[in-house]
Amino acid sequence: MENPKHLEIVEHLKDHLTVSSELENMVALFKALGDVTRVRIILALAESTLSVTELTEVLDLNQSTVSHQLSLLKQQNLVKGTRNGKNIHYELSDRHIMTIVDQVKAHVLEH
Amino acid sequence: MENPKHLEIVEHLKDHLTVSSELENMVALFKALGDVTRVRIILALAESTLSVTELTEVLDLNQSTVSHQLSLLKQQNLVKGTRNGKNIHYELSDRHIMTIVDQVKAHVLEH
DNA sequence: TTAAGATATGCACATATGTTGATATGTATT
DNA sequence: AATACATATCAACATATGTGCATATCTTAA
Repeated sequence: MENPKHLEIVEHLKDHLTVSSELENMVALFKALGDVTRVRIILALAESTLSVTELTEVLDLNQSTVSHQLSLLKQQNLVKGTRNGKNIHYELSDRHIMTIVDQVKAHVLEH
Repeated sequence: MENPKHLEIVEHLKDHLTVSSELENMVALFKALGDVTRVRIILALAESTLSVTELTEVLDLNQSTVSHQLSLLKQQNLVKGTRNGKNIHYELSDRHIMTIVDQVKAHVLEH
């Protein structure tokens, strides 16, 4: 493992692994999905558009908690809400998210 | 949105969204990837097997920090290390991980 | 067996994070 | 305008997390 080629790669990595904003955005996305409450919200919205109150009931959570986590998910462009009268209907802002979630689920099931 | 079908779905979700160990494992995986240092380690190991010391140099981190995060990544079955004399060569325990990382990268670049 | 290099671990600290109660804001109904 | 319902926000707290120092453990070389 101490051959020239390896040293070359190691040298190369020093430049390649700087903390870019792209990296930070990726980490922010992972972090957003790294919480049970938020993933449960995602999974719920994957099946149906839901209001905050409905999410509160379905997930058996505090209304304040749901609002807080929704705002965090909104910041990461994972969900979006549209107002309908008194209610706000939340939905996944991007179906692509579920690809990632499903991939992780598949990975977990293999272990 | 107040039709019977919607109510039916909402009813169904209550059972469907319990906090299973499968869910917790998924969240644990996301959480493991929700840190800049750990993702940098993953990205480095994606390109080459590396010892702890090499990771320390390449990523410009404290040796203790690298060891701590490696042990966390090991717990999640993301990396594995094999001893070679004084060194321990770390590598990704599963190429499949990169599929997830790449997917997230792609998603981030679309925004 | 002693010394030196490589890695892991325990501890402490600062910071980040998730939750909740209280309250504010927005919206429709009367 | 007053009330009630839905959602968001603020402040505070408890807990979780990442890092680094000091030190322990393991391995090889002398």
